[in-house]
Amino acid sequence: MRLFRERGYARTTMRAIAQEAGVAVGNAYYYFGSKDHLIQEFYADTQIEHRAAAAPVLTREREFAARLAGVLHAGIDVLTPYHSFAASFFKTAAEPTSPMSPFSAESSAPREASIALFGEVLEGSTARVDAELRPALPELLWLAYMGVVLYWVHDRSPEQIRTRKLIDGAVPLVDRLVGLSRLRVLRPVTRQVLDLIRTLRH
Amino acid sequence: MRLFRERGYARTTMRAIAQEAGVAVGNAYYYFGSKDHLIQEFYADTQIEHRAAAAPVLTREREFAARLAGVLHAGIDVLTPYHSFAASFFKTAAEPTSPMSPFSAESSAPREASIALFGEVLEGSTARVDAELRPALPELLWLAYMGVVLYWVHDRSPEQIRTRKLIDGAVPLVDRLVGLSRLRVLRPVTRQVLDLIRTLRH
DNA sequence: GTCTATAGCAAGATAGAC
DNA sequence: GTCTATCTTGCTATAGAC
Repeated sequence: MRLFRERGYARTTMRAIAQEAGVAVGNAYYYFGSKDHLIQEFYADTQIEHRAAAAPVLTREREFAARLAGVLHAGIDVLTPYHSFAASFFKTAAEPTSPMSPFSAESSAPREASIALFGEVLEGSTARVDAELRPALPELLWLAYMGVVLYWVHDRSPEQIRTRKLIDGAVPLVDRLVGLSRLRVLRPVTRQVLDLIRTLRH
Repeated sequence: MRLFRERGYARTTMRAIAQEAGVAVGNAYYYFGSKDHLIQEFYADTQIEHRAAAAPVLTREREFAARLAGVLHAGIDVLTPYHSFAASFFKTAAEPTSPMSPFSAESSAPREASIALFGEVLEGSTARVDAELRPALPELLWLAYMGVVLYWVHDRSPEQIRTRKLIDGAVPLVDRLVGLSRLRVLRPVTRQVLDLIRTLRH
């Protein structure tokens, strides 16, 4: 991880990693199927850090919007030191067949943990949510978080300030939408959306 | 392109491409800066095919929803023969710094053409759209199309039927949203969304 | 300016000995 | 489990033909 941060993904060779770890290249491949597989460590580490960084907000805030914004900002806080590294390895994670995809079976442990974190955002809040929407919401919030991360990876503004603005701009909209989901007039739309999501899931 | 389709991106070597084209490797690099640059041809080709495949729908239909669904389906129709190839090279396109990104300057010609196609979807339709939203809409529709393509690349259902369901499910929602944008009560939300988008643009 | 042939580097990955 | 040696392939460099 240190070499990746210092030199970027592509410019860190397996030879260098093996040498730094004091093992032979072949031995590195005995433990990690490919260079890409080293990235799983990154997911696991940052997920744990994310949970820790989100803890203060989750104990302090009760408002749904404040909790969601806090957790999203905490996620970006944790990722910030890895911004250039993330940009350089993102291609690997984006590949559909790659085990490094955040949607893959290999990534399910950190993914489930992350979805649970967004479950906490909802459960600990005073938000009143449509009963049908509620069970699907943690995963939807996680998906929105993936969208934020996608934007962040591409964000070349200084200190990724645009990503911060995205969070601050989008959270009130999400909050409003979630609140509206309880209106009887919007019930059909809510159901339509949920049906669509169910169809699209794997 | 044939070799890519047959063997996938990674397993098609520059040596094989050069041989098949009857030129030396060095000559292939004379015309294409890197293996990745060959993908630009793919963008350019499929964009032109997309425009052609969309033509019947655009002359026949006047309803916004029908036009949008038709153009989205036409896009997937054109891409379908390349599904496994697209999955194998997608990592390259997804990299933020890559000239192969659909958002990059190098891809601006096919991108602009594609956005113009979604402009046609709107202009030729009977849809009545909020005046502030209207100029931003073609690019937003293109962005939605990129979302559909993103889903399609990951779609492993037989014949990517889920992507078809995504289009059929999402289009009525988009249609309804666009229609609602004219309601006075929703004006602030519309403006909020447009402000956010303006902030996030590069 | 366009092209060939060939040699060679760098780095991810693998084979097979121990 | 661990090593060394080797393979593969994207890419570069060079020398030269026309």
